[in-house]
Amino acid sequence: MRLSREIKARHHEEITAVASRMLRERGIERTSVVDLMHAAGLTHGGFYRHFKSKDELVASSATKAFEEVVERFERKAEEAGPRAALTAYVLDYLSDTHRDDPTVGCMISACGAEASRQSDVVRGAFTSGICQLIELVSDGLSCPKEMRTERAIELGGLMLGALVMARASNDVQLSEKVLADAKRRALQIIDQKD
Amino acid sequence: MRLSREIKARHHEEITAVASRMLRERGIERTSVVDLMHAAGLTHGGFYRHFKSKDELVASSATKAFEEVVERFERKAEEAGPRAALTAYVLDYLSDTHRDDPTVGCMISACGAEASRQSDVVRGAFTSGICQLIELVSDGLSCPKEMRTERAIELGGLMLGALVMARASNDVQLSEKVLADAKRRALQIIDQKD
DNA sequence: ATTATCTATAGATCTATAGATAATGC
DNA sequence: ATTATCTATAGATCTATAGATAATGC
Repeated sequence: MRLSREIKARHHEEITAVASRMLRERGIERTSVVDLMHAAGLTHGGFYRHFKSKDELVASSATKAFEEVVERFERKAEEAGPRAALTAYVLDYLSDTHRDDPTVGCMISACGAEASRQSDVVRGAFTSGICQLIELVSDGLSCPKEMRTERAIELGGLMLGALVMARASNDVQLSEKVLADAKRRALQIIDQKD
Repeated sequence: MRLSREIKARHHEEITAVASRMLRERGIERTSVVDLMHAAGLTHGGFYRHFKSKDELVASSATKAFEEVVERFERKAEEAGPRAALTAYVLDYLSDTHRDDPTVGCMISACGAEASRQSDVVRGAFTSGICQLIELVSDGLSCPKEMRTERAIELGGLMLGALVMARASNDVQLSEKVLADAKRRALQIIDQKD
């Protein structure tokens, strides 16, 4: 049975939204079109009216995942200023909650290594996401303008690496220590003047 | 046809060695037992005389991958001292070579996010590898002993995060900038006295 | 007439096992 | 007799497509 354009568009949004969460939870390889469509309340055959391939879906929903994170960050920056927004982002990023539930969190920490092995469309989505985040992070720093990009890469790298380590480890003590140390240092970097 | 114990042991080593490279190159999900055994010059049915399951293989070869990296680091430390060994490790870790060829490089950067979704046996192998590397890195630092673990986590996190970002991006300029900035900062951290 | 979805399935994987084969090692 | 390997295959995936169905939208 055919459905209206609005319903198709809603389904398209739904598929992308479910995928952007499922990819972060299970990774790219373990996310199957069948499971995804089932979670969206549709049958899997219909998928190919929305996307040419799984690869195209991964690119789209990676983009969406980045957009959501960026939007949340920007909204906070508007209401509380860039420094407060960055501080909140860092605290959330290195929290137990984010470590234990990646579904609405950072796409790079969840799928970055897998992305390196994907098509250029997918890698393009990641590249653009990384650039946007570096930009946003640098706006919240206290150091002189010309040092900010470099400092943002330092801060972003530290956050990403610490989260990947904390997630890979099944020793709670180690995991907590990694997050705590990274958090302390990250907050220092935000306020560093030179 | 049955082969001698020595040959079996050699095959076991061979399978683990090939797997430790293949896992870093393709990731855990994309490494299949069939491909792996073929690359080792054996048929896939024989695999299960060596390992109970693919999961057990992943744990073993992750351990082996960490051991090799640790051994290389320790050998360098013995001949040139811990600070020189750490410096060499950082330069190699953040090089184009390591970014473009993960096969003999850092297991965490190649499979860390996937490892979070694996069994406890696999995560245990990663946990132990992470601890060993933190230990080694801290031995090469210039700061007071009681700060070294925290500083090693900072340095390790920065290196790991930068490499994951550099690999995920398909924009050469961005990738190079991330590696260069991380390298500059990492070398500063090594020499930082307080 | 067009098309969004569904059912069914093709064709290609994947992990793991069963049974045959043939050389080792007691 | 035991066992390391091989061949063959079971059973469960996976992506993608074909054809049927039924509602939309010209």
